[in-house]
Amino acid sequence: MYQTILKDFDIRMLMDSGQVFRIAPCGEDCYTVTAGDHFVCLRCAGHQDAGCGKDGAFVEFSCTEEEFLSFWHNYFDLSLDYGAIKETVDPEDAFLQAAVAYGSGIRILRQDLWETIISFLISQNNNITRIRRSIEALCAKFGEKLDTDGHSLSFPEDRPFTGASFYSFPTPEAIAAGGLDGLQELGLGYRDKYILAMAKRCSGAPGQEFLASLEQADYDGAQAILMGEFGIGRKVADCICLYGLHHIGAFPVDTHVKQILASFYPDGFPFRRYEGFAGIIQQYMFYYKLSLPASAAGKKTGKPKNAKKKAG
DNA sequence: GGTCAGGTCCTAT
DNA sequence: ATAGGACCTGAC
Repeated sequence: MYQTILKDFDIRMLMDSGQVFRIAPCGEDCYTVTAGDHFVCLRCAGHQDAGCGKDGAFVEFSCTEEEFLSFWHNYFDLSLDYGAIKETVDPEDAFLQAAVAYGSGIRILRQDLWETIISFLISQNNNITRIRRSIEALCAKFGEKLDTDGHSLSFPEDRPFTGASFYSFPTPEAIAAGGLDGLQELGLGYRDKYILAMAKRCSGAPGQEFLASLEQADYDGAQAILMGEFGIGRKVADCICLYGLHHIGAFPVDTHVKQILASFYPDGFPFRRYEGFAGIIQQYMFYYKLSLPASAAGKKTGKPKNAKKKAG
């Protein structure tokens, strides 16, 4: 058990921010986080009010201090001052001011590259509920079951893990070995072939070399490499750059962000002002947008996306 | 029952 | 280079 006070940190907001799919509630103010083959349970006292203010939030981690310092501190990007980022927001920009206030506990997590690649391959043309389901199913099928006993002991009165199992994110080799058949019934749909190709790409020593080359590239270089891979376009490449490589200048434009830009920035978004960290700004925008009624954010209605015909 | 979801690929201009 | 349609699937 490790206890600390964290500023600009709200685990529930992180869970719902769309950048990560393996955080889950497990009781009152209690959340599990599974990343790679790491597992921890967090409890945040009174995060609704005090959670992200200047005084910070009281947070309990179910792991040791060593595990916190060697892994989770980096994972949650706790060295970066997000308060300073928020202060760069244009005071005249009502939308962004509201977004930053609403998502005050958001950060850009430093997720594992391989896990991020697969997660955002799955995310394309998909919804967050199903993305979570598919990733959990993938981990349960090809990952290793994690031992969480030591962690549940930290929360004896909550018994948070009764009946729940947690699995490591599978290796490229494990997924590749299963073939296309192994990816059936995970709810992946047509993305299965992208996953398999990427699992093969990242397997073995050449795979490690490929991942290392991405780690070493700058944002433009990494984006270019990623966009050359099967199933990865600009948007997914930007998500991988932002969440898996921590290039915080990457600015993924998805259907939600597109609607925001069209509705609230018809004359263009001030990218210059947020040069080098626009990805963080994007995350506040995205999370806030999810909370708005569909009509408020310029969602198109009534127009079919495609006129599909059925044969036969 | 159609639309939509943190898009990309493929084909036709 | 750019535009338009097809595409797995399930929650709403």
